[in-house]
Amino acid sequence: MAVTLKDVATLAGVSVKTVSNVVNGYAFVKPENRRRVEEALAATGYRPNVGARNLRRGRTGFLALMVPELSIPYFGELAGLVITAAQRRGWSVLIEQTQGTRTRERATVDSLGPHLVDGALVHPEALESGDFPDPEKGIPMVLLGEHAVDVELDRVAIDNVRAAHAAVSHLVSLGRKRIAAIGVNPRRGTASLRVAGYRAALSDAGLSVVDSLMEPADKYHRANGAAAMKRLLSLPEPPDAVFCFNDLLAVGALRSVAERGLRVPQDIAIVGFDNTDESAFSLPSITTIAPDKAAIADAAVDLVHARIAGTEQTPPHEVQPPFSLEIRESTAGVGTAAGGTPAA
Amino acid sequence: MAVTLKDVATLAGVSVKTVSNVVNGYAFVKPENRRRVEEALAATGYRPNVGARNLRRGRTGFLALMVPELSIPYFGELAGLVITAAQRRGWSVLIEQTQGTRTRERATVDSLGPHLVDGALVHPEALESGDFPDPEKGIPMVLLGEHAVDVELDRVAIDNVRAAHAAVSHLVSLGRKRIAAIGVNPRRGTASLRVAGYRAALSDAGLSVVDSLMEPADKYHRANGAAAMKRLLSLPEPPDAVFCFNDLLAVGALRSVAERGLRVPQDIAIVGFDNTDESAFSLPSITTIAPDKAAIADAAVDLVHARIAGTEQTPPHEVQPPFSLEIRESTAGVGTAAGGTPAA
DNA sequence: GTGAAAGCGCTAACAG
DNA sequence: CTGTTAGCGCTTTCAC
Repeated sequence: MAVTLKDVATLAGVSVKTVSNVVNGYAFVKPENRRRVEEALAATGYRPNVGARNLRRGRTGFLALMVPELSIPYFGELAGLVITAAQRRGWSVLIEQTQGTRTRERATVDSLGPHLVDGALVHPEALESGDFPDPEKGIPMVLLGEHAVDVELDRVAIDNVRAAHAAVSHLVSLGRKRIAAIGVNPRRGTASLRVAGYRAALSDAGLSVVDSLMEPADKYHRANGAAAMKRLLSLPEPPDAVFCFNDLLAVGALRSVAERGLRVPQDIAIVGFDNTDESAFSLPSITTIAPDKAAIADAAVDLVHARIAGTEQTPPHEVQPPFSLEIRESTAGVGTAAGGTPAA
Repeated sequence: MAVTLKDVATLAGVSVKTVSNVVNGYAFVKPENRRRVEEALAATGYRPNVGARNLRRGRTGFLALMVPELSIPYFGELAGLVITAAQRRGWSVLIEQTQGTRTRERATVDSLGPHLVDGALVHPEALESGDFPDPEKGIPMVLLGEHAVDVELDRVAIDNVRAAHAAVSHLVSLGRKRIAAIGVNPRRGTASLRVAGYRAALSDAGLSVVDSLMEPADKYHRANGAAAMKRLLSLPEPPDAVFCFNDLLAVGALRSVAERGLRVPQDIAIVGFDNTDESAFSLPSITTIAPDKAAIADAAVDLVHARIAGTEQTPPHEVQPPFSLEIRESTAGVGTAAGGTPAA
């Protein structure tokens, strides 16, 4: 069926080795032979069998990327960037979805044998420290996103505490006093870091942390943001600002505020997280924490590459790409809230 | 390093064959041997080498999915569903991005050797008929999305002409007379089908097709929708309704209408296409054509599967999954436009 | 039922 | 510089 090295060799009247040398760009091949091989290559339309080559070389040519769901804009965008970054290193990317459940994350993480992929980029949501396979064995793995898990792995994530602090401080600078948070999910790694930043910013501003203003969200989807915001709005003393732990929650919150007949940012200011494309075009557009996603993707790919190449033998490394606060309509152009929000 | 079949065999004191039989669930193995093998399997933590297995079996276990960009919500959502569908068939999915350029699409399409993947799902944007490798040779390939290309391949796509017709007819039923279209890109396969549906619906309604109301869009991104809408709004006789060829364009259009101080749907009604999650939460939410994406993903995977298994030897097949018109705020609750739009 | 041996397509020694 | 020879880890005849 398919053309093999041997076929080409026979046709060119040389040995398999010589053909292999030509295919792999080995320099020292007699010009005459090279010409004949190249002719035979063209004539047969030979394509190397990647599987066989990798079996021999002991590598696979694949990189795995584990994410909760590709339909979540942040992960769609990130995956796109990872694929691009991996391509530069000659890798194809295999995507695994876990829906953010611990069971599936664990299953994925230890199905990632060295035969399937050369390395993995994993963005866990619910994984706990003990769930990881022994880093000594198994393939190089880098963790994406900051997490509370304590495991000896390379990581790439922006400084979530500082980012959350920046977001909330921005709200404070607008004169807001009752600043809520949506996405306060205790069982979620990243969430605890953002909560820490939120608390710190409030206390730096002399504001007290009010439990009823901290809304959990089972999933970080639009609908959950809308539901959480509805609950906040029915509080005896509703918030005058909300920090949502991702843009999707913010989009949902926006809708609930509008349905209640209130205005953003005049009545309620909103800040999101992730700077997904969507947040720049919503009405109003959403102020958000903008992690440098391309830098995240590049750093992650570079890290696995270093581990695989053995360049990096040092203990696990943590890379913190930069982020910025993207100020948009959902917090812009207004100072203190219009309504009489009583000071805490 | 890694445990091989042979290691397990040695430990269990049986031959490689027996271990292989157990691993592959072959029924007739002496219970005693089965037990010992299973013990050895557990003790060593054996994991089959997928590469070697596939080399032997002549398959790879991978399916390729070619899309323009994962950061476009429609493709992110679709890719997620494809991965899920493929998983049920035991395939891992490899994603290739082309940015929708013909060069990269062509390069991708003919780099997809039989050694790399068992089959491919391709969603071209700019590919032309001659760009495809000979379907006889090469791997099974199914085309995603409707296209003007004439090539002997299985396809999966909703009926774009009928869908566009439904969208525009809905606008007509609202009493709109000057119905614009955004995304009218001559060099784009799907676009021409949607234009056909648009024209047909207008003519069915006795409305004339006005060239200046047909806006192209270089890319189907939010920014392009916004720009196109701006141009439409500066027309001497602006439209009272717009059919956008995807939701992203519609989101952009929404913003330009709002910035102009006009209301949706009262002044301008908007219909999108794709039913991305975003369209259900925008303000206002967007009426859109909702293709059954899960059905698309399933059908596509089933089709390659049938080709690979050889079940399907018949000539190329076209599957048209269902779609529906999802009526939302951007066209709801109003009849004829408020303003005095002159009849055409 | 199970073992031995061949070989999938390729690359890495090692001679020549 | 190039040919020959082993095997990467697995499945698969084919005997026993």
